[in-house]
Amino acid sequence: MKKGKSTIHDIAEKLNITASTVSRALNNHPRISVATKKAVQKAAEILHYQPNHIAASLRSGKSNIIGIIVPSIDRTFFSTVVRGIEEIANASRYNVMICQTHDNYEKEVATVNALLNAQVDGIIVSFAKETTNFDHFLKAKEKGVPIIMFDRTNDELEMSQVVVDDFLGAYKATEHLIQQGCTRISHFTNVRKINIYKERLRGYKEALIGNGLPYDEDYVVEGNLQLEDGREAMKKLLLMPHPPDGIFSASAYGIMGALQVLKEHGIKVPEEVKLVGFSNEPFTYLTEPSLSTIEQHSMRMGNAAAEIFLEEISNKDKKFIPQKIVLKPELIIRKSSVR
Amino acid sequence: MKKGKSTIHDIAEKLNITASTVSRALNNHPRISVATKKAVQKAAEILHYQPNHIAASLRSGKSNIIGIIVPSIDRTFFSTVVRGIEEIANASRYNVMICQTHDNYEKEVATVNALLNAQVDGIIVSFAKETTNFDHFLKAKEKGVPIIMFDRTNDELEMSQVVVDDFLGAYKATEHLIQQGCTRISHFTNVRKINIYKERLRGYKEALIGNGLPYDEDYVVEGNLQLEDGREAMKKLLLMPHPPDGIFSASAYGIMGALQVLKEHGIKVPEEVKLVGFSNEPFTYLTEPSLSTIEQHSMRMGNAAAEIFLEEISNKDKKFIPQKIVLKPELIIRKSSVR
DNA sequence: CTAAATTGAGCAATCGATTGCGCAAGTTAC
DNA sequence: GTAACTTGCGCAATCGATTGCTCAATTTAG
Repeated sequence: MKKGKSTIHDIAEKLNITASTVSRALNNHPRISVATKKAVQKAAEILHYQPNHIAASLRSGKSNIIGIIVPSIDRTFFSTVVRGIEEIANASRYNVMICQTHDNYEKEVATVNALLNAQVDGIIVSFAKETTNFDHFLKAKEKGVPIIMFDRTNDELEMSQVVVDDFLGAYKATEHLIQQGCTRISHFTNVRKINIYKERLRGYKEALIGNGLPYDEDYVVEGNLQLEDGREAMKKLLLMPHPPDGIFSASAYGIMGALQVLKEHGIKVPEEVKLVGFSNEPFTYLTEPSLSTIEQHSMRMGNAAAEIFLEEISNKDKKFIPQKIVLKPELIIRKSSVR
Repeated sequence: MKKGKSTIHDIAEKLNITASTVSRALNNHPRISVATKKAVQKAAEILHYQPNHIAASLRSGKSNIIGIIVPSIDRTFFSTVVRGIEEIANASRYNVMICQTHDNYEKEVATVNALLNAQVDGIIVSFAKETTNFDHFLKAKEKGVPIIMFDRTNDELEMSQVVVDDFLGAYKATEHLIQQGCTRISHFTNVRKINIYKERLRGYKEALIGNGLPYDEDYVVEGNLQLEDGREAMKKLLLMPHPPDGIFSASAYGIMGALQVLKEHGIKVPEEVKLVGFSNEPFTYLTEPSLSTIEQHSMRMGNAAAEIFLEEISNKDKKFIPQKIVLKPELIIRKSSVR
């Protein structure tokens, strides 16, 4: 009784027809008379019929669910990408299932399995920092589940990806600091060799060299790019005989940490040290001074990833050719970097 | 071939046994010999068998998926609650399906339907600001899907809920400002009459009265509590003959806006005006000065919501008695409010 | 040594929606 | 007036996993 779940059989019984007819009527099959269709619809309303997608999924072999795997949803970058994915996916009657790895490899593996068990039709993922072995994704791919990577990707995998041109973003950021008069520019990067951080480092390096400045490894600080890492890095740099007069961090939290420490030491930003971060997290424009940073167009990144998924799903039979979409990043100049 | 999806039937065929036996072997049924179990497990590995939860769900009538509906996941409060839910849910082999309403009523209704179609076993929700009609949730409840509300709830619905004691939080915040010497305290609240904002307003009012200060509606500013609303509100207040010397905002973004405007006007915080917000968003401790605020224990809120769900699911037959868990908020005193 | 109990596994139905095939009644064509 | 369609709908299988009921083969009990 309370289990108000009614099925097409209940409707069929009520109308003295078969479930097949009800199914077809609900799906607007041409071979069903208008009268029957109307009757079915009315009965469905009365019985509060709610289609059971699970049953349909079992039959069709597709769940209309896209699995999304991100390190963490409480970072604006990721939650915005998710929103971008949802936007496109929902329009095509897909739902999303969002999972977090918290940058933990085991959790990522478990998550992929959970999503496969849930029979997702595809997976859109940004890898955990820890991940270096991608077998779990390869396994999924072999089962015919398309995998689309974004942001933290891996070029060696035969899977489509959407990234921002990290090299270009880093180049722009660094060059901007140089144009503002910085001559000793430091860079915060990640200890792990993830593509995005490698690219940002490369952009930083090339910008220095391209503008006639020396590349000095002493000014490159490796860490985890979180707030605390930024603070530690800044403290270390301040002990150098010639501390930097400009800092480009590969993350937004890292540059925030640097800003805090500089302020605590009474060092003026941007007068004495200029700062640029990466990723347009909302707090970056709330700080004092507001932080210059690189906008990654996260919403568009999500859109693009979802579009690739839809494309791959509809071309399932055709030969698979992984595609790579590279979005152009944008330098957002705020107060932390202008003289 | 590429459709590497194998079923228990494939395993059965390979071993010349029936699917029933395979199923039981995989589920460690006592009536299956150890030898068979081992053989099945080996075969499952070789064939890369992945159980199809959809089929199991159809049979069992439960999907092991909890639907989560939040206004937006890119707010730390919500994403942390989600994490709290996941923590408990995953431990009990439940997956979550996260959906965003963006505070839009129609989207909320559509989302509830999508979740019901996906056969979720329960829904944990924080209502959209726009929502005043709750029929979509009542419908779900009638179908036997437990609904658990958190944060933005409604006392008139016969459904369990987890909230923070908004009244107490607001009272503490306001009293703190009073103790720091403020005599003209302003409050930013929401235009809509959502329970949490009503309670916070009440707490503010009672704290004033309880401490012998007058309650003056001119100091209460209604808005949408976003950054821009906070800015507007602050600008308006500064035009008053006697601008406030303390502000308690019902949101974190609102108080941030106030801080920005005050700094732009060269007004010193906390010396001239003291500030306290609500919700411990990460940026609140990154500002200069750092913002005092109310911690809502969002992780615990998520834990509690998930626990209630598990409880209700296991007591399906028993008489349903909605429960209400009220968490105690905590005042986090930072620099923006101490003299 | 036989009856009772236990072990191991197969048969077939079930969950709810979908769909190819078939069939009867009604239409149209020539 | 009959052959050829068309219309409207039912039958039954299917998707993959699960489970109550059976039943044969062993084992144990007495």
